[in-house]
Amino acid sequence: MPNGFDVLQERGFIEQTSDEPAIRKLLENERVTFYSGFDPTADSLTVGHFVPIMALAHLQRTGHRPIVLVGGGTGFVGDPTDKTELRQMMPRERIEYNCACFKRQFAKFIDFSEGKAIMADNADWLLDLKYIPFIREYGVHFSVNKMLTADAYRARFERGLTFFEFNYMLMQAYDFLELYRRYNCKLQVGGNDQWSNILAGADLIRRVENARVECMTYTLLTTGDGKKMGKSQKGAVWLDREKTSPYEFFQYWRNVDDADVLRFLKLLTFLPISEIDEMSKWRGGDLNRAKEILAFELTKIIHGEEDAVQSMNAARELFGGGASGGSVPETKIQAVEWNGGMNIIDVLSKTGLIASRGEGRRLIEQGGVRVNDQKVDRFDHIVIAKENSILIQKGKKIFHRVKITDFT
RNA sequence: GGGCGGGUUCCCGAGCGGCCAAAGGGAGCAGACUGUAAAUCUGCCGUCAGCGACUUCGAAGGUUCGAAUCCUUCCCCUCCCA
Repeated sequence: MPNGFDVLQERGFIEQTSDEPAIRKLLENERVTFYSGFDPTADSLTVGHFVPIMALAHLQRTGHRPIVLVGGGTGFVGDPTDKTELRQMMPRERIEYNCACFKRQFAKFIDFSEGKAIMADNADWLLDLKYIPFIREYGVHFSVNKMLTADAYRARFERGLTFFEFNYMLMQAYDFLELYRRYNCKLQVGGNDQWSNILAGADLIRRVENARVECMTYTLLTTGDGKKMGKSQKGAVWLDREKTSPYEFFQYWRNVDDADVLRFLKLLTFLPISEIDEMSKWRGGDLNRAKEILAFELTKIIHGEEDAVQSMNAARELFGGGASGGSVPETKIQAVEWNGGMNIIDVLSKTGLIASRGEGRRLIEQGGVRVNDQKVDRFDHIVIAKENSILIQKGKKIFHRVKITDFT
């Protein structure tokens, strides 16, 4: 079995380590329990979580035991790293619900059977901490001077940082200690932006338990021009099929930059490095093949082979010059409501392709709407259905099917 | 607690009594070019039944023919002093 460290390094995961030789040796000599934390900021994981999850999966596959820690407790505070403002606070029920959603999704990547992995929730220990005993016992080990120099907080000094958020580092450090005690967890991995938080944990363990543990960060998933992928805002691509359909998910990856394909293949799929290296010779339009492979592999991991095949076929048909296409996002409309024909703008807004009717008008004005491959050029165009299925196209790449139920 | 400066449309950021739905940039969307890429160019970018109407400039009141712009109170933030 290859060394987990080498696998990660070869695939371009690793950014910083506490001690490279020590980690390699550790992973060589024993079955290591390690962890990575995830704060429940939404009710689904996004592609932004992909790299961390793959890192866990690779290490598990090389014989180690991951702890997936969901932040049911830290979610109450919120990591100030990279945030310019105080994160919106979530009510308790919301946090618990999000945690539950996360847990379900992790099972797609990590094998939790027979104790091969552990699911933990820091709510179990953080929520019941007593303030005075906590700061007395652990607070003494944190130097404010040192914390102030941490990268994680730097951005916040411009706009202000509350004591509330300043505590985040203590929480995360305490998590590591708790996991060390409970499961003999000896390694924490996380995004590179977590470096100082992770180190704080290792530091705490050294002071309190007089033990040495290791830290490692992986690269953050960014696009060629350095932007964060997937996470937050409107560009969010979710792993939940209700929020982002398999087809849309496939398309997202099918459309990545040339410059990113190979890197993504290494970081996000299990394809052997040798195969990926082979693709690095591909140039120009050939890279489209690599993008298709990337999209297919990822869709397969998240949604299963069947959906991956369907999405790929649908994409090929649609972009191959028409045809009816397979599994594109679909909206059902009752025949009664349809009533023999429906205004194009109404149809568009039904499908959610437009956010407002004004947007629909603009879209039509600029020639961006097609119905069954016929360009629509009037706002008052009435869509007539010859059969119970209509293919709507917005722009060049977005397809949507309207199904009329009880069509006669 | 005291003082200064602020809170503007998705984000950054102009505007400081009418010409403001509000400059500019970014993001986003559409078109051209392409390889379902990038770069570039063009258009759009508050909502609605489209030359018109309606809702927006931290919140609530007020002055005015007319307020994002002035006044009052309140909430929040930066910075300086304590």
